[in-house]
Amino acid sequence: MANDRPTITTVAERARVSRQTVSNVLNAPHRVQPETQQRVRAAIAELGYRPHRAARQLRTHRSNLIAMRMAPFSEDDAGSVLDRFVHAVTESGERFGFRTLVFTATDDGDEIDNYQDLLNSYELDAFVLTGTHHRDRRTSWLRKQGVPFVTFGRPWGVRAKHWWVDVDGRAGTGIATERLLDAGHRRIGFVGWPVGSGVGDDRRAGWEHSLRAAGVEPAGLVVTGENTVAEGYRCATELVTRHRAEALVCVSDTPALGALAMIRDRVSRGGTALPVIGFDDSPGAAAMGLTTIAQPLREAAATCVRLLTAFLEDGERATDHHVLLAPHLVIRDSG
Amino acid sequence: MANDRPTITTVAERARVSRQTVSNVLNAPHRVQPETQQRVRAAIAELGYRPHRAARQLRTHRSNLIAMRMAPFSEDDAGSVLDRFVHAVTESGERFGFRTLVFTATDDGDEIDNYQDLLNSYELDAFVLTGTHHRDRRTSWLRKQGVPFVTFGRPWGVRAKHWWVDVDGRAGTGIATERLLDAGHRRIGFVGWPVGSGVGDDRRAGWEHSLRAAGVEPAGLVVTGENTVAEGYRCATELVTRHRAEALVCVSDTPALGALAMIRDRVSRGGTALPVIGFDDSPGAAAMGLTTIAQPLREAAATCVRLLTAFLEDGERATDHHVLLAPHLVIRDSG
DNA sequence: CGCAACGATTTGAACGATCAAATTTCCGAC
DNA sequence: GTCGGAAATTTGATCGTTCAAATCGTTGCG
Repeated sequence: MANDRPTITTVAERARVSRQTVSNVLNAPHRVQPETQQRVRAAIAELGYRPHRAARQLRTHRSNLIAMRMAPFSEDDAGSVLDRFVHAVTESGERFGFRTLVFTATDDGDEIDNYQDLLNSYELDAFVLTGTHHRDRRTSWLRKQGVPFVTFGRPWGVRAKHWWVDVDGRAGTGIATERLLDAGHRRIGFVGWPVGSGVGDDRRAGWEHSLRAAGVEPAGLVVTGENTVAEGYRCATELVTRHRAEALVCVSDTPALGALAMIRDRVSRGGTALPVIGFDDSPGAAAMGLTTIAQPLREAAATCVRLLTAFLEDGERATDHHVLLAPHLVIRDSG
Repeated sequence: MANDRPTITTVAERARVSRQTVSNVLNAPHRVQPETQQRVRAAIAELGYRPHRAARQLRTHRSNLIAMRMAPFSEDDAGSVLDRFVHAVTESGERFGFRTLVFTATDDGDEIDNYQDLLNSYELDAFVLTGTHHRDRRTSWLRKQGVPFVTFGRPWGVRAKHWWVDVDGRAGTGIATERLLDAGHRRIGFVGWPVGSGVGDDRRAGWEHSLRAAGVEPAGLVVTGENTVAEGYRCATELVTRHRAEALVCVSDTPALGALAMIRDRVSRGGTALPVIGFDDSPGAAAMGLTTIAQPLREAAATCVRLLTAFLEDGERATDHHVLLAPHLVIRDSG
């Protein structure tokens, strides 16, 4: 095959200008006269020239690459929220000329090792982090290195400070709870995670707040468990039989699916149906007809990319460092 | 921050050798005396030196990057098989020194445009393709360009010829069907996709073959529909009520979840339970207790990477061009 | 007319690595 | 002691791009 990829010099010769002028047309058009520009652009088009990123990178130290860790395999998580998020970031990044590199890591330490390698060897421009948690070593490490990054998820620690985008989980469970209140339910139970996870506590707070606002005492209406379907089944059973809950809001779709299964089993034994609302709009929720709270993932991803480009262009001082997005309810059969 | 990243020259000075010797230690150790090697390695370790990929790439035209398209957002697909596959490829690739770049595309043409750009601008080493189908333009394009690639999925067209790894869908539905036969069922229905998709036809063939081998005539025991939960519900209803099926094998988990829902509704109305077996071991299947056929994704991914490295090292003539892996049954409540 | 000031364009050097060729070192044989 | 040849190491050139400085060309103004 004809393997003579055109270089900037090829283009320059064809357009009868110098290398640098071609470079300027691409990187600083205002410096080049319109007519010359046109001639150069024509040559570029005719030859199908595309700049060689490695050569450019060698000079500029910009790779136009952003990196993300892929969510680990997880049997429990019906979610795949993070997979969809990776997709969305990739898509948004492409619009700004970024390509996305993914990697895997077993824990935060391993993830930091990856950052190290990616920075040194590939000169990554920026990182997008997911799954922030209390005392996140990753964010402090990146800050210390002065690396541009944005997290999808707030910093839950007190002192941590960095750029982030997040979805307002509290508002989400809030609207879910209000929907159930509007339908006339009072004793609305919450299937939660054990206290201590930022996301879980935040989501619970929304439910609690709405309930209180309606004059219902939330105490005794929470049961917590790990993020599995089986645990959801168990929590739901306990809430319904022991605490006489009339409706359920769940911290995530995974336990919600368990709760839904429990309700359906109950109905098939002649019991009454109770509404169940989940969180995350996972594929499983769609499949099972679970009403759920959906995160605006595309918007979140687009915002992450926007913040990153702002950071890369203007440095720290760019404004608008945190963005909190509102989730919305997806109504299906279950509630 | 101290931004004096060590270069090969820094290392060379420290070890009192020349640039080239350092390079040789890394790329052709046999050319360097053991003692010198040791000295160089010590210097590398002390300085924390890592080769600059862009500089290396500029010279060698190897990027150590492989690229994959991410599966599109799809409401229907409870699967995320492809997301898990991307993860697995990334993981395997890392063991061979590859990093993985992901991109999105709306259709095959768009995907080819991406290949073009990635090859020209980033000098990708290889591609991993998923979702092969009849008359796949992508594979012929890549072949014509002489680009190394492996597909996860066989070429379903007659003339297409390239390196691939796949999972034996036919064998999968075969063992599922046999399990149901062993349990004493005879009229085993198949919930399929419309004829014409390679994967769908292959999976159906496995069911059909096992049924025939047991002396059961498969005609009239297939109903097909699109890959949605609702369609699965419909197909299952039809198979059970109209064709008196006693058990169901499904072409994928998505319709299987619909079928399962139908069966459970039936049971709650006092009907008898029928076994249902799905395909793909999606998170939804685990959540719903669906017995299903699991693809060995990690193995498939590892094999893809192995084939690619073989191709990159030895070129076309390396052997072992196609690998067909056996799936296995994951037994849960539904069958 | 000469010169300053500016805009457009070109030239030389550099980024950090590897390739290819040249040079030095080492060793054994005569 | 010298020489040939292989092994080990070094040197110079190069990959394709951008940066920084130099050059060329116009225009305006005293």
